[in-house]
Amino acid sequence: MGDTKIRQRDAQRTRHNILQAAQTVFSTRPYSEASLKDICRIAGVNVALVNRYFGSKELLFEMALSAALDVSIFVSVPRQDFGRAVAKVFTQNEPEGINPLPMLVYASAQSSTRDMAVNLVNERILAPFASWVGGKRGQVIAAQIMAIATGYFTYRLILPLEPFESKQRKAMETWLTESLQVLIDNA
Amino acid sequence: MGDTKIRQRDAQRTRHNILQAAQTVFSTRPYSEASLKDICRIAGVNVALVNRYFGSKELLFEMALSAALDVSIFVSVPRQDFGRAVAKVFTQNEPEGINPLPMLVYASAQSSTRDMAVNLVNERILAPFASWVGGKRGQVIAAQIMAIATGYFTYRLILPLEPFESKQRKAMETWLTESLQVLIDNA
DNA sequence: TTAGTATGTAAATTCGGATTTACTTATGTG
DNA sequence: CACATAAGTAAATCCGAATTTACATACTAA
Repeated sequence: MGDTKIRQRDAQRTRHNILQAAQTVFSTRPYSEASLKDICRIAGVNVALVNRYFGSKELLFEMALSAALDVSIFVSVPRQDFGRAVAKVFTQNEPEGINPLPMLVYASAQSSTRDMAVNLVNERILAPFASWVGGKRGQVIAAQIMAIATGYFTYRLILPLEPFESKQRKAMETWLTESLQVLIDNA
Repeated sequence: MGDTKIRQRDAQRTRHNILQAAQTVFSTRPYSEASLKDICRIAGVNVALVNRYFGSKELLFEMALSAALDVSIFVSVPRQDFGRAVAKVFTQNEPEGINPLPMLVYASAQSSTRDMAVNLVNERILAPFASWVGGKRGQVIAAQIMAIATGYFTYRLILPLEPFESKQRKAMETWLTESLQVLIDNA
């Protein structure tokens, strides 16, 4: 029949699988507990290939974080919906799956990954955010938004505290939404 | 002369030295980079003694965090000074020295230390804080305060971003102070 | 003073993960 | 087809830290 032959070996696909698995794993456990073995089991790939394609665990982490960091979801929305838009992303119920915020926090567990993460956050989040907010105070406001979002997220997924999850959760979400929106409104 | 004999061997003192050094080291570098060798060099003590006196690195970390966590500085101040009081602690210029916030963040780098930290934070910070704030919304407000403070701190010391350090720093401090105070005022 | 225990030390052991190595198998090109 | 090389594999190696061990010395109480 017209079935096209499928490559059993495909560097592109393998590389892609590793990166994808890495994003998932690095999003869901601390760097030190995210083993290459885990990642490669999920990717269906031999461990040695990580070094062939990415050089090291550290560089793989950099790729994974870099590929996941994206501010465009937040700044492609009408300003009056900003708070809601961010809150929506930050409160959604998927502890599994690719998520740059945990990666960011986990990056702080090692100086090398931390330094790398700081650079990425500056270039990819803070700077574009600041210019979207605009004005002389743009960068300061962007920083405030990041602080609130990160703090919220820390106690929601990294160090889970009751109020961020239980019945009080609704109140927390409302607060998050409103306090972010206020920052934009007063920018 | 009347010089009293000084003990060369003193379990109490040794234990204390280890704990103190541990608090310093765990406050200034990620858990995985805070080696027992480092801690014991600072404490002037043999590495094996950590296990004799504390059982393991993990338990030593628990002791260190537990001993450093203390909410009383914040809740022993008149309510109208709350924002200023917290901001003062969180913006002081001593990256060195004992500091529970970094330990808390670094605790998230390992599931065991993370779980332990979550329990400690609940008992020693969130709960007393909530009852100090009082009322039905006490716990929610306490959680909001913690989120802001932690987020701020994260980008000030753990993943250092420009606005938290440079000329814009004053603006950030003012924002921190005011947004915390507002939470208390409206409680 | 001396025996027994508390304290301290140096070195051996363990351990688990990342990285390297030497090798095998597929792919597609002339 | 046969060869060169890209892609993949299994196992060996490395590595650094925590922990254990076996031993040495100080302290105290009888």
